[in-house]
Amino acid sequence: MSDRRIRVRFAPSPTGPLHLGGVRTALYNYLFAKKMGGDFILRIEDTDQNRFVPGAEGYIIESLKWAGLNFSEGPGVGGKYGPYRQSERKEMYRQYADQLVENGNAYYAFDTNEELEEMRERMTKAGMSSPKYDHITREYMKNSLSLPKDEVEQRLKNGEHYVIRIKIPRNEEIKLHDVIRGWVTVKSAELDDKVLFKSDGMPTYHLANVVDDYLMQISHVIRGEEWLPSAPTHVLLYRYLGWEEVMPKFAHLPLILKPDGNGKLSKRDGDRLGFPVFTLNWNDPVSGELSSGYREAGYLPEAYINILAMLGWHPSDNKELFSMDELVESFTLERVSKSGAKFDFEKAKWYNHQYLKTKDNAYLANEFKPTLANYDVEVSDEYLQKVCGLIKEKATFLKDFWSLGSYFFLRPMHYDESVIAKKWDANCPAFFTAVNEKFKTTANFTAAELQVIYEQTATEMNLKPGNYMQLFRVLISGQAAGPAVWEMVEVIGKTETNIRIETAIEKFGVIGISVS
RNA sequence: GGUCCGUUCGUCUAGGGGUUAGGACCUCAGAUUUUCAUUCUGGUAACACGGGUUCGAUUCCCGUACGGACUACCA
Repeated sequence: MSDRRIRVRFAPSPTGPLHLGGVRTALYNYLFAKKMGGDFILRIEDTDQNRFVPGAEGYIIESLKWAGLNFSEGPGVGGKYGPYRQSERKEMYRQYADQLVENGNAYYAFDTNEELEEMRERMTKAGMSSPKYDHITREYMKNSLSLPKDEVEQRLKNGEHYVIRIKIPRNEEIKLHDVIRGWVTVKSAELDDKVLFKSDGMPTYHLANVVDDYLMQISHVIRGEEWLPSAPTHVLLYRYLGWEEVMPKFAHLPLILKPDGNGKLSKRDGDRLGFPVFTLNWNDPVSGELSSGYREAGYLPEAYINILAMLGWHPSDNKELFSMDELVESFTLERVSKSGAKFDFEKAKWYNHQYLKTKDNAYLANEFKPTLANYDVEVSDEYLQKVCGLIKEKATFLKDFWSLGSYFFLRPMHYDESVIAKKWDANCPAFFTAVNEKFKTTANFTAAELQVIYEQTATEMNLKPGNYMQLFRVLISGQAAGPAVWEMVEVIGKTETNIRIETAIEKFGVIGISVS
């Protein structure tokens, strides 16, 4: 069994957009598969026809694709264990449910919702803390264990609605090994007789999951912690179906929690705190509500992956920046943490910045172009690339490029008032004019040369260069902050710089009117 | 309520019976004889609590507290 091929699956249900946590689960599955030279499979768990949301499956696939989590088997790509939608596997499950009934490990139950509700109420009133359909209560319910055989047959013959429930043993210890958490032991008396097969002819998660994992030869089940409580039931299912030998290994991942306060991260938190919780924008077909996604918010897929990877997993050293290949290289399930992680949006932004500034200028220029077109700006590729090279150092997102660097394309409309008010003095017109004249005549319009000219001029006029630096920046760009001044001026170019200096001197005049 | 899982700086975490408990984000201070959202340097800041075990526990064990998940003919 140790030489078994590693096969893992990401198995979302198509009930809505993919949450951060979902992508992280997919990522860990992917990393583990790649690391082990195995297969990463996508399986759509759409056994609940009532919760089906149109577009959700396509959304999930597009999300995975964007994030670079390519699956080798699944809807759309096929594979020899297909189909990969549970709704298309419907006929496969019944026989296993029947087998369980035949072997006495499951039974028919005819109870209506009202009857189940009644039972729970009754038990609650009787002081039972957690009413459940179990080895005690099933005695009083309508099922093939409590009813006479001929009545059961009659009911089946009449086509009465029924479900098939697992028969949990009365008093057993169920042990399961979790790769992340170690041994977990549960007493069977705490479990309930879960429905395996619904009256609509579909299996529930529990049956479908076990059957499909077996049929698809899944070696490791890597899923969210919310499944841990039902894992013992799954173990029993493998046993009763005779598949214990090839039962997958389990790894239950910790949850991603709200940044503030307590609890699981939800879409509401994102709305409240101003960050996306989904991968892509999602337009809910039912409510019409639009939710923002990381892709549209300006995140680079590499950054998104890196953020998610570090949320619940950590290498033994202090390395924080990982490419997908590096993650594959160092990932192990053993190093996944046990406790939930609060999502930190500030750190997420930091990650994006880290990746953004390593992007080459040609790529950024290309991505930035459409924005420029919106403003009717036309510049050469060469110029645009230089600009990108300067502003990427300051930017968190590509979409910030315009607000950060519009002055590279348009003359300033406004000047930072506080800087003008604070720094402009009677020496300014003469000083800036002198600097400008020298700029006009220099044959070498480079950052280094410009700085020399500027400083010499100041010294000659008995002025402190530092006093007018920020002011100079504002004259050129209108903004108080930005890239290194001289590099900025070099890129903007001689002619344009001359014009901007002259315009500003004219505007602020001899005395340095306080603006406005 | 019950069952299960968890608990190291504000946050993500490394570490592990004897450490100045390390890194990153955030924050603060200095630097880049100019700004800054970049970069650099430095600082503040943590082993939930109580019992054991031990020469010694943050590390192992047990309790308590707190947090989370689950408790559907949903996944």
